[in-house]
Amino acid sequence: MKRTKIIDLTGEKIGQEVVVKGWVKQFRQNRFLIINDGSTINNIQAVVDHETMDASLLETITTAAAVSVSGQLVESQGRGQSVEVLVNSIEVLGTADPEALQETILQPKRHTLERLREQAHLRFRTNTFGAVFRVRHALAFAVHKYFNDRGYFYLHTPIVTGSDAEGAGEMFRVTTLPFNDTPRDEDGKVDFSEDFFGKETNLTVSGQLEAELGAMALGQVYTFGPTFRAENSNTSRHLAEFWMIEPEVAFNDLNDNMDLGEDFLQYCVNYALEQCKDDLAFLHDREVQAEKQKPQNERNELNLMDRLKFVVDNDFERLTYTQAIDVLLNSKPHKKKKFKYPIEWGVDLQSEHERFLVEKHFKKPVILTDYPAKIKAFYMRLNDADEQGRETVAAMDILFPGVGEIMGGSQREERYDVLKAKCAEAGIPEEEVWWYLDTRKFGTAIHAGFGLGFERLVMFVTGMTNIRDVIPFPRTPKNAEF
RNA sequence: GCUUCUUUAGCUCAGUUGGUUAGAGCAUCUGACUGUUAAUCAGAGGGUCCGGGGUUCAAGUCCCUGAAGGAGCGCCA
Repeated sequence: MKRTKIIDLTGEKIGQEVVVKGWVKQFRQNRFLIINDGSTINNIQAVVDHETMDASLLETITTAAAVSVSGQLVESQGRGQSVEVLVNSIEVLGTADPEALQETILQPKRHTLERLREQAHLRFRTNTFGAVFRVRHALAFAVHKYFNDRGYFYLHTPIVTGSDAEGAGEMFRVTTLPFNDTPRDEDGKVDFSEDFFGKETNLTVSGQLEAELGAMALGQVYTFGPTFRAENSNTSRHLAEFWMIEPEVAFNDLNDNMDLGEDFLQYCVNYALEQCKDDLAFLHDREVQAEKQKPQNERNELNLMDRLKFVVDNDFERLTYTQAIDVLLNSKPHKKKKFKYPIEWGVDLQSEHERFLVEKHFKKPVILTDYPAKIKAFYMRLNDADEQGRETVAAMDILFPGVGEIMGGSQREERYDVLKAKCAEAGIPEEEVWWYLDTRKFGTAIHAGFGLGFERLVMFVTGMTNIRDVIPFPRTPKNAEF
């Protein structure tokens, strides 16, 4: 008989014989067998009549064992669940020695997230990580569905790149050269002509430049792939290997780009709200419980569901960087000297400033545009200087409650001469980016796009506060376990 | 990379001005109970106090040093 997934054991199936396979969460009183199969956060209770069951079989049913039970699905006599399985027969597919289990996070106890992280290979079995990774899947699917439904083409940009012009951070070198007796030229420098690709290569830090090439032919494209940064970043928001989403659209200006970013984020959050109700309810409760343990001043003002609705129900407030600086300069916390970092035109905003704008001042998600050219990347389109002669670029950052910046994008510099000059200014040799400059020579057109770290989105939607807990196997400085 | 905190039983932690045999809850095991759902009750086992060095009659406790982890900052997505 084919197994039925727990998610499909609904009231309509009452009276039917079913086979359920999964892992034992708990076995109480030799009678109540709680099973989860990963299809949902919800468990099924299988009721065993221990008087008619083989006692030696029952002894092998321990926490974390894999079992197959068959029996009739009935309305539950107890209160905690609507249906349960009256067991006819049980097969233990894989045992789990309780003494050995003590060494693992599968022992039926609360564990800290740090402990769970050390056993990332087993943490999928926990309620929290089951929920997180089901939500992660739903969001990944929503990304593809959103773009596909709107006629975007999924472009696979290279993972090994021969260009180090993205300037987005330190890169991981890809090489087959030996560590000893590395071939060197007359000046003693490594001779990469002997390397596998015949040149210096690295893991990609961004697919954006390549995505622009695609957009300048296919019209609208997006990338969604792994990205690597060799930065020694020790924070709860950075990974050495993460997944990035980068749409790029020909003929879009900054306003179109903002429309796209806002619509996309609302779509993804909505999709999770609709598709992951049980998981999000669990994560919500989990966060509420955790918040209770914190002192008042460290608590989140908005709980998880509030924050998700905050994004879905509000139009995003749009203003320029210059306007934002004015708002901040006139704000109460600034006048009362509550901000830790100074506010001044030309410096990047700190997360305390971003959070003030979103959570206190506008009380809605915020899109900041037109940042000072000096603090943004070379490929962003240069605006006309303002009356004070200050140079800005057509950039946009979307700010969310709790997390601050969730997305960054811009209209790209489409003018060949301006782009060439900005490359020179940024110290990028022309021979490195000749292919990128070519699109500005042959039928250039305005275009725009953005980038968003997928894990940041998963963090926002699940409420997890450490990025290592929203990717199955995190890669961080000094850690590549599993 | 910087600042700061943490490291004691399988897990989460307590451990007083340095002083006899290092404790609790949960988990595990044994038994009782058997419509429970954080089950309950009784009992048992379980320790290289993160590693190294030092001070002292005496160190889980004080000092130095190393490692791992957390939080914050920088960099950024």
